[in-house]
Amino acid sequence: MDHLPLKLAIDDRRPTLLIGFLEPSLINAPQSDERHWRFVYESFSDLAEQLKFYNQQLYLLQTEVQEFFTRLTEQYQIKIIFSHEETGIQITYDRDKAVAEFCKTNGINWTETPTGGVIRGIRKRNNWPKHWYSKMECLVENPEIEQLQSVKLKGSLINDLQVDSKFKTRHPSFQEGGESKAKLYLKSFFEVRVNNYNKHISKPEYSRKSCSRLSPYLAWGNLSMRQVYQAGKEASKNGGSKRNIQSFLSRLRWHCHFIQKFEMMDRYEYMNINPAYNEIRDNWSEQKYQAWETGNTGYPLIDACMKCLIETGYLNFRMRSMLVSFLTHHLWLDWKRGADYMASLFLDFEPGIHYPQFQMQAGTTGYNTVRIYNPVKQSEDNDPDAVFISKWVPVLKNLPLQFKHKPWTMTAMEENMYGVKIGKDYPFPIVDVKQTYKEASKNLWSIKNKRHTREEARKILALQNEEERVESGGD
DNA sequence: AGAAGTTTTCT
DNA sequence: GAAAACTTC
Repeated sequence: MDHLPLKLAIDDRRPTLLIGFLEPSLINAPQSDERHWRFVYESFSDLAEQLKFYNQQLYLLQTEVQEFFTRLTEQYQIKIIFSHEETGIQITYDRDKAVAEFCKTNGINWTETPTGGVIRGIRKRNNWPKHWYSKMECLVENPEIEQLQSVKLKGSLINDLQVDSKFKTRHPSFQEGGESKAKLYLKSFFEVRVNNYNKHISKPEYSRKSCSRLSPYLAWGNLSMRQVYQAGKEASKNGGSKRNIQSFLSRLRWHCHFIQKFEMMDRYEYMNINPAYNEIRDNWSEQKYQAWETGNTGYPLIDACMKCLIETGYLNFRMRSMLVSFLTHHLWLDWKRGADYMASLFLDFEPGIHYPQFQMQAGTTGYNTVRIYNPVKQSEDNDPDAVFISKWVPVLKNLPLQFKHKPWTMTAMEENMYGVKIGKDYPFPIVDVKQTYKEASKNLWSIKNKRHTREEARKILALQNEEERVESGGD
């Protein structure tokens, strides 16, 4: 039996799953840091390549994990497994229960470490921000991972496990994964890009440079929240733009806040958080849904956002919200299918942020204010020169500016003149947002004002702390 | 971190 | 008459 320590590495050196073979001096260090690692899945020689980002999150599920560990135990005697605590979705929770069972059966000590200041198993979030700050201020450990001696497994686990082939091809337009790339993004953000952070945060095109773009690295565990937080503090001290950095750092806290919230209330994933909204959107239209899903709604900014998301796996926060708003308010479709679909598109899918945000935007919490985005107003406000629209809906790129925002307002003569016929080259608007705005607004406000809805909202809020009330606008 | 409608303030 | 402030859904 081999007793060497075993490592699985992400990109250069990042452990994704550490499986220890009783070599305490070597395996203590990663335990004390909070950078996290997802379960991995491949014969080690292929890992550096495999763990670039894929076009979907790579989750090994229950049966695959069981087989993975069974395979490992055929070659090595496992004494201890380190992993991060993951605030995941139902299928990953089921997987973890299976892993725990496996460990118990085989006498393996599974040690999980907290992630991003999120606390497992609490009922109330009082003083949570203070806890978060103290976690972020802790020393960042730099374990000498390279000292760990790695060993190779025979064969290729991904191939053997028949993981869906879509996981195996990295989309060429995606950000590159790995810790070394993560550090380049971190550096360029705080040195240069952060200077336009507040100014560009809602702009679909310019946010792609001026936002950090660190979210995939955080989601995949190439960087820890603590590393990012401390890099921001350092940059601020060294003459960086204080206001911009401050805004960014406070969003890091909200990032973790929502994960904490989801950790404590996982039903955000699969049911309306407020049951008062259970029957409101019960007319499904596959045709409307497909138009949204493929970016063929006839509203240029909506379509541009969806096509961009499909192609690059990234959109800024506001444009994500707008897509949700269009689906749930203007098309008046239930959120669940769209939520799972968008989750599958995000390179930076983070369950704890995604599902609570989706429901908040869909208006199914009862305690957030109703927000119905007007896609034309958003387009004129946030993509005033239509650079983003022109890029992602190229059929519109030669139209005069006003028609890029509202192509359906062209006359037949103008359609001829510019060679774009609405209904043929680009769709008619699938709904009239002026009309759907009124209907959605009327429906949502009437439900929100019902006694029953308020009571349910109060019950949900009772489980939440003071900070939450600020967030929800004192509703 | 919404949008539309209405009232008040500023030029 | 436009911009800002405030209200309401």
